[in-house]
Amino acid sequence: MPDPLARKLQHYGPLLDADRLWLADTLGVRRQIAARTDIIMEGEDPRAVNVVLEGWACRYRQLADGRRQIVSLLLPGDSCDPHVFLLDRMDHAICALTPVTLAQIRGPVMQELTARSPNLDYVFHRETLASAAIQREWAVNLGCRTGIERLAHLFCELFTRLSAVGLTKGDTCAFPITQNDLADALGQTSVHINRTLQDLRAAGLITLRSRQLTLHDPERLARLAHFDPAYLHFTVEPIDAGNPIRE
Amino acid sequence: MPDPLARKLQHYGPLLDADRLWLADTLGVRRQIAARTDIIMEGEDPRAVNVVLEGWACRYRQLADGRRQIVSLLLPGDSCDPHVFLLDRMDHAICALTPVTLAQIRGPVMQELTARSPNLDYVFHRETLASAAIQREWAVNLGCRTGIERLAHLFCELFTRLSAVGLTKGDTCAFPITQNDLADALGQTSVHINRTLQDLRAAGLITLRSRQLTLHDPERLARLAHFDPAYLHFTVEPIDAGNPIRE
DNA sequence: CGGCTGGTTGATTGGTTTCAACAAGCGTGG
DNA sequence: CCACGCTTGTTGAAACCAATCAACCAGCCG
Repeated sequence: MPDPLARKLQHYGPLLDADRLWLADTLGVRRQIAARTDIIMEGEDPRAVNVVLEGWACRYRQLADGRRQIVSLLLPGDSCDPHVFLLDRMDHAICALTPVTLAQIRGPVMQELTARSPNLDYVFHRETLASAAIQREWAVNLGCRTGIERLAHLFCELFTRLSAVGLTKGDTCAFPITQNDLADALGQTSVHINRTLQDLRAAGLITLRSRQLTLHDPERLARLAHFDPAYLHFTVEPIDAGNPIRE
Repeated sequence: MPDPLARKLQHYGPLLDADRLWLADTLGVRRQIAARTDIIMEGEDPRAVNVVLEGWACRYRQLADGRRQIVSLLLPGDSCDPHVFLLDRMDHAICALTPVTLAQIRGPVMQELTARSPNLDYVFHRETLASAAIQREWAVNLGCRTGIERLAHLFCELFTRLSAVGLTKGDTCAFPITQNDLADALGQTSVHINRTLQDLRAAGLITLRSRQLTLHDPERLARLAHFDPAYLHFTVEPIDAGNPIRE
């Protein structure tokens, strides 16, 4: 998977050849992050836009007494907000859940990029709006879905997002995070996530084994979860569009 | 309260005199919305940026079976995203919780505004980033705070935000929404909100009567809620800065 | 006055957490 | 190579928080 960023951005609008070239240029320098280490910490001054190229990361907040809430998951192609560097202080931390490969785009570089290409600026804005929509949907998930619906919804969302960057193969995708991470993302305990997983398996809806997730009946799963992909704002439906898999 | 938008924006960066004039111009046309009516519905094409000038509104999503989740509250000065018009379809609805006065800025007007004033563009971007942070904090609230902490946290947040636009008077502010609305915002039932409110009252922390909220001990309330206003990203601390009250 | 909305209370049910223990998988070092 | 320790997943029982259901009250308005 050569360039997940461009791969993802094109779902928010067509990329010009010049845009692709410029993007490829800016992504030159890469950084490797070990699993379970912070990419940026709460309170830090964000000077660059981090773009995940490989692996999964998450934004999280930790309360004084240790409670952790994962507020979003960052998959390959996801960036932590194209305009973060305008703030002086991170209000949350970002942590690698698996080994992660990052590209970092410094603020000024980003500003030059969007100044040169109004099209890229437009696409980045739409990406920001889509991220906001995902964040809202997480609030819906936490606020008014039951345990099994939450988990099902997360599976649907992540599968769709992974599919958009060519990281699914039929009904299967990598799913490299622990039940503990799932618990912290869904506002539940890992014990309960474990039992809910078993319910989903027993219903014949999914298989989750050795970090591989398979959706056996995506439609029924979506119905159970009340999942409607509209909020992802992809211009093309990534699942139905049949993206060629390049590994 | 003459111009809550400018009042709010200045917390994200200084406004130039020219900015204020241009803003005042674009806010010329106003719209009155009755309580309990949708300002924009899910599925609609957002052609303008709605700015709340008076009253409270909310973004919400409603599931097929009737469950409603309020995903954010819009107070005077809040806009529903300076760049919404770039999307073709609302993924959620916005509803007036009280009678609301709106200004509507059409997409092209907004684009001209930010093109003319890089400073305004910067300030709007920071506002967008702050809204995203609030949205994340709501996920934290729903995901890992207890009933009483959630309610306390919401009170702290709303009081701080109202204070930023001069809508507090000492420790008191208007609080015009029902326990049912609170329930839908906090992912609980109105019955439980009611009992939690009584706990907060019994602890001597708040008074909430006839749509007026008073915080008797803001610090203790903040501690109970694990409330840290940093995520609001105000350049000046609105509470401590002692904003002059203009009614 | 009647009807409506919003708030309050009690009893019961049920979904989740908590606590505790154990099994399975995996990398490491003796 | 196996033993060891660590992380991750799994299971059971008890405690608890919050939902549900139902009834009732207070205020407001036509």
